[in-house]
Amino acid sequence: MNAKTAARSDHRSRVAAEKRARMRRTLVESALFTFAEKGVDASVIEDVIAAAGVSRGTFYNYFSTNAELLVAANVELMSEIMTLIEARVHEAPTPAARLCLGLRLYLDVARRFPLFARFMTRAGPAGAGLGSVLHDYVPRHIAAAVKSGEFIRLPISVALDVVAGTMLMAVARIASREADDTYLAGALSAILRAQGLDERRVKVLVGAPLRPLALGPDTLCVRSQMLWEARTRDLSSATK
Amino acid sequence: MNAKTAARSDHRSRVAAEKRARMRRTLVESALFTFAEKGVDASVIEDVIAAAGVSRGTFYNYFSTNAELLVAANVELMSEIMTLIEARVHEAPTPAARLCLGLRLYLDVARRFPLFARFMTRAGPAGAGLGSVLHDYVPRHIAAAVKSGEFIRLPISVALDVVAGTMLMAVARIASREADDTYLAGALSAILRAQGLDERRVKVLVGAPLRPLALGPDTLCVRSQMLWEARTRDLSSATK
Amino acid sequence: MNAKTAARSDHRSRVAAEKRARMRRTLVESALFTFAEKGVDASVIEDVIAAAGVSRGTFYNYFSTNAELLVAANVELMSEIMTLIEARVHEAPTPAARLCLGLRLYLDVARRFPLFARFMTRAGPAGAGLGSVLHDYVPRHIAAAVKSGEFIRLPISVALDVVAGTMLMAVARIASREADDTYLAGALSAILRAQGLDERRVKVLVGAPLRPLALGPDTLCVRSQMLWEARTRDLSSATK
Amino acid sequence: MNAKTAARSDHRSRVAAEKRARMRRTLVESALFTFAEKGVDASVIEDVIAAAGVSRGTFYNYFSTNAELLVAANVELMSEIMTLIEARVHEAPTPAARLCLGLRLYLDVARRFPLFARFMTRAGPAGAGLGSVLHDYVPRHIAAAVKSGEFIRLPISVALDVVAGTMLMAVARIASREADDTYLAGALSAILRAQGLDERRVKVLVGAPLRPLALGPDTLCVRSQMLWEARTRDLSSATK
DNA sequence: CATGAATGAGGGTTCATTCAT
DNA sequence: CATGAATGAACCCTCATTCAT
Repeated sequence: MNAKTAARSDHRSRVAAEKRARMRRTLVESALFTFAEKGVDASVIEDVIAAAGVSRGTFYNYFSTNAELLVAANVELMSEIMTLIEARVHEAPTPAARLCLGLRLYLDVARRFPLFARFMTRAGPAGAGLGSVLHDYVPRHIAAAVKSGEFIRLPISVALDVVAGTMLMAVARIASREADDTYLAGALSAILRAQGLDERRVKVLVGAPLRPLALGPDTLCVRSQMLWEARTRDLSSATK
Repeated sequence: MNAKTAARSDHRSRVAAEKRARMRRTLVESALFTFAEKGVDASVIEDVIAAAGVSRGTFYNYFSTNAELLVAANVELMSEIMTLIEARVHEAPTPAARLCLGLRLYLDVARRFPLFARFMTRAGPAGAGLGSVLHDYVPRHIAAAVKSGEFIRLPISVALDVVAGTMLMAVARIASREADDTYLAGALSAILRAQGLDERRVKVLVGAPLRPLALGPDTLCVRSQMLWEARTRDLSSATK
Repeated sequence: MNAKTAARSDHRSRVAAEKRARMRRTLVESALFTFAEKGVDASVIEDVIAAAGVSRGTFYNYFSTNAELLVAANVELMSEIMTLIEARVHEAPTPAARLCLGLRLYLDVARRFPLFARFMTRAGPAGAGLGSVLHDYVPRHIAAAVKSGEFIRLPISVALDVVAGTMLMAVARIASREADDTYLAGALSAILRAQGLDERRVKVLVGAPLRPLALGPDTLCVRSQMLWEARTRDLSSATK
Repeated sequence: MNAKTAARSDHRSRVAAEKRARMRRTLVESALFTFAEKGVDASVIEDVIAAAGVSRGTFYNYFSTNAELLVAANVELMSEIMTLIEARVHEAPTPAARLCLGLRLYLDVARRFPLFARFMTRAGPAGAGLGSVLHDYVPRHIAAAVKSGEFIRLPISVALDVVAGTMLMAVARIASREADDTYLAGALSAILRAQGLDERRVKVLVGAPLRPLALGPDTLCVRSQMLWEARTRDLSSATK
């Protein structure tokens, strides 16, 4: 095997790997869309492959079960969002402010991307979605806020459950279009107050202006939302 | 002759109606058990009829769909529990104390009846279970507590979602045996604090001794729990 | 047992027998109605007992199967009609005229009682309906007409099948409201012409005025038709 | 590469389409067989898939209901037969002769292929089978015969119903093995006579020698008949 | 790798018939 | 005899997964 052959082979496999990655992406996007539409327990493969425009066989080259797809969708969506959020929370000056900023950014994404909100609602508390956030980022910020004296010391499970439970309900409200600014500010205040944060600080943190999270056009969030809007447009024009 | 005939007919239909009611009860008990085991989205009919020891056709004489059965189970279970709780909350002197007592009794039932906790966890926030409580009893007590000055005024949806979300997580913890007394006291405290209740009052309300709810041997809660224990016993002795 | 007891017992059993007969009648009427609506292969018992207002168990005291009910409906309906028709055909002067009169009366009944037409259409050629007529009355008249020289001699099966086949189609046309006077006259002419009846005689027989068959208010035909009309009225007023 | 890829893809889809067509064919053959055996209102899917040797799921990849299958069987069988018959009728010199030849060929096929006769009998007048023939070919020939003066003018519905009704009965006789040559000649004569055809012409047309319709070994008629004979052989050898 | 036909287990539903009351 | 709840066999249909091409 000479140098040229090796190079060609390298090139080939690189191209192939990229193709694989693109296909995987496409499938995950379609899955987000479909899970959001029909719920995580619904029969989903038919719709996913239709939305992605590939064959059954192809699907199984990427995911061997339904459940695997759900996990992948959850993990990829959340890691994308959480990476962006974590990159922003350092803008805030104190641990409590950082927690609050993270939660606000999260809810703001849910508001801007209804598909995201629906997916999260459908996935439920068990969905790795909130799960990973809760068991990774949130506890760190809470612990820091306790240490800094902003929060009172609660059992960590209690502190977490108040955040998780309330956020879950809030996302559900957003998904069903019942959440306005007053509701969201109120929910965040309640979460912070429950942790013992001083009432004046609560007001300051929740009232601060919020610069929205920048989500590029290639993020899962944006792309699956576009899929949804395209579908919705098609349906409404079809019935016209 | 007419009187006699009428009497016989009356007797017959009364007996028949009682039989129907008993069968319905049996099916609902088996359903609670099965939903708790397999989740509310699972296919459940097969298991329900096996647990109830009746035929496929009988099931369809009482419920025509999975969903109908779930609703029935939810409604009957909750109305039973809530009636008993409401009868007790008047023991407490103030609106906030009444809300707190209700929540404590509810969590106490979840602790004593793991099947109940699992069912509620599986049913999720959408389940009429928490739903009915939340949209009926809880708002009334919250509104009263606001009026009495114990709670600060929050949008009612916020106040509700903090209670619902945190309770949901708490019941889930109970179902997975992770909730001890400290956790439960903490969760209740957080809920009350989030509503702006004075910290000293929080401590008093949460720390008061609790007389458990009396559940008769014919309640759904007790009967379905017994079904579960019987099943568990059978399985463990079968594998021995 | 004394005379009085015997008399009472007689009376009792006579009353009971009458009650049985009335109930049987009711069931057969409901069956005609239901078979006409849903076809003879449809599931029928549920509807029959609903239409008759009796219980499942009662039904089985009178008929042990679905098929038995169909046979009974067929037989009783046809014997009722055919008895009346036979009583009338003697008004006609020749065998061919008698056959023609019988067929005309039959089609006239179908026209006046759409339920009858539908039932016959649904029952099909196999239904004992046309069957019994065809294998009993019709051949006798045809044979006589051959003997009298009005008809040419055809194999009896051929002669019968032309009558049966054409009548079947005619009743189907009536049931679907496509049969007017011209059609009916044409169909009868064709039947007679096929048997070799002289063209002038065909015209005379088919063109003669027809006195309709008198059907009393207690005949199956009339009573089941009334059931149908009541039902239709209910439905249309319900949707109003 | 593109040309090669395209070619491969073409080849693939052509092969797949052929496979689909073959499977559809197999299912229709089995359906003819099964409908003939059990009647068109029977539950048929179980038997069809057994006869075709495929799985339940496969059936639903091709037909979604019982009724759809029946229609397909009817349509494909009749279009096959009628195409062949129409190609032959031009051998006859006059419209009446062409009609007569078509009917004779049809009945001859029924005689040679008992399965065909049974299927047609079971399908009944509503079956698209006779239906399509009657509403397409037959009226054309009748109209032509009226124009040529061979037939008298009857309402078209009458002319059709005599043909359809009598043919229906004739096929039923064939199916039950009661039809000999005399019967068939008589039935055809009666049909023609009913249309007013001159008696001598009737004799000539019905008495002419008949060259049977050539049905290739891949026609539905032949293949489903073979299925039937194979099954019958198996049964008789099984009980021996 | 992509394809899509075939699979068949898994679940749903109906309804004629029985039988204790 | 009337009643109507219970039965269970017989159907119907879906869809995740496999596999030959």
